Amino acid sequence: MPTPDRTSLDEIVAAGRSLLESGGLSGLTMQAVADRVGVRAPSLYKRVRDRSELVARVAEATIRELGDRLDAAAAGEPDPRRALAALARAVRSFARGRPVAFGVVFSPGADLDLDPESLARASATVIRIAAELAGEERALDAARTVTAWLNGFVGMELSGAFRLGGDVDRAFEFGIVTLTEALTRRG
Amino acid sequence: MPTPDRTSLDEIVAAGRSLLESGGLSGLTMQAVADRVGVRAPSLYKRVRDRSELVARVAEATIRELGDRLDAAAAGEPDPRRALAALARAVRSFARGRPVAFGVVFSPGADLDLDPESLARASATVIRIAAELAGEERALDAARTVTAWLNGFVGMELSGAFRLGGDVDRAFEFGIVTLTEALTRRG
DNA sequence: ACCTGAACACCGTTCAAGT
DNA sequence: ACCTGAACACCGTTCAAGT
Repeated sequence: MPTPDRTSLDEIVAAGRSLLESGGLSGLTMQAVADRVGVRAPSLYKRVRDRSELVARVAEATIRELGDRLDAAAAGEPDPRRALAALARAVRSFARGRPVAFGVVFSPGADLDLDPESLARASATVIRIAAELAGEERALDAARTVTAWLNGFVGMELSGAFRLGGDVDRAFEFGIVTLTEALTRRG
Repeated sequence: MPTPDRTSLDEIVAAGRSLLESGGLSGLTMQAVADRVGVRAPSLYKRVRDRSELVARVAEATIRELGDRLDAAAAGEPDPRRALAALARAVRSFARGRPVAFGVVFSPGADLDLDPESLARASATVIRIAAELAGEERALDAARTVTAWLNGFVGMELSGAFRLGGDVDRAFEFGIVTLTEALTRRG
C-alpha cells in the first residue's frame, strides 16, 4: 500500500540551505532537516544517500545560483573591463548574502564532488570575459588568475582575515583595477 | 597526591596535526588524540578547553610554520620581484605538504580565533615585499591583492577546482608575473 | 594535580515492521 | 513505496572517585 510522499528532494535541499546559513555546517543536521520538512530523520535516506550527499546538493544549488548571478551581472556590460568589474562585485555581494554556503563551496578540501556541469556553467562567464580581455590564447590563465584572486579575496573577507585595518572596499576595487589593467591585451 | 604528567599540550597538538593530515578534520577526534598520546579522552580537557580550541592550536602551529617558511623563502632575495615569486612558490609548496591543515587555516568561515601575533608575523613578510614593490602608499592594497590571489589559487588547486585542463603550473607562474608586473611601481 | 570509568546528550545510519 | 520507532556505533563533554 503506497504512502503519499510527505516531502521532496527539493524541499530537503531548501531546508538544508536555510539551516546551513543559520547554524553553520554543524547545524546542518539530518535531524534538523527532518524536523523542518516534517518527517523523521530515517526518511531522508529515501531521497539522499547520506549527509555528505545532502551537503553536496546544497553546495550545488549554491553554485547554480551564483552562476545565474554572474550571467546577470555581466549581461548588461558589452565592455569586458566593466563586465569583469561587475562580475567581481556580484561574487562579493553574493558571498555576503550566503556567507556560510559560499564558504562551504569554496573551502579548500571540502571534498564535495559537485556536478561538473554546474561548475562549468558558473565559470563559463569568467572565461568568456577573460578571453575578450586577454585574448583567446591567454584566456584560461587569465581566468584562473582572476578567479583565484576573487575567491581568495572574498574568502579572506568572510573569515575576517583582513585584520590590519585600512579600507577593504578600496582594496577590492584596487584589485579589480590592477588585474583588469594587467590582463588587458596591449594594443 | 599529585600524579606525574602523562602527556603535554605540545604532544597533544602534534598528535592533532598528524591526525588532521591523515584523516581529515573529521579524523581529528578527541578519542584518537587521546589514544595517540596515551591517555583517556577526558584527560585532554586538562590541557585544552574543548575540541575547537585544539583545532585552533593546530591551525596556529600551522600558521607559525608557514610564517617561518615565508621568511626563509624571501630571506635570500634582495630583489622584491624575485622575493615575491619565491614567497608565492613557498606557499604553494607548503600547502602541498600539509594540504588538510592549509585548507582548515584558509577555509572561509572556519571561525578559529587565531593568535593575532602569529597572523601578523605570517603576513609581515608579504607586506614588506609589497611595500618595496609597490611603494609604501600602496603597500597594504598590494599585499591584499597578492595574498588573495595566492590563497585563492592554492586553495582552488587543493580542492581540485581547476578542472578545465591546461597547465596549472603555467597558470601559477602566469599569475606571479602578471601581479608582479602590475604592482611594480612605475618609474 | 592529574587521570580514569561511567554517564549523558547528540549525531549519522540501518533495518524490520507498519501503512 | 514511503514512513516510522528502535537500535547501534560513535562523538564531545562532564563529573565524581581514584591516586
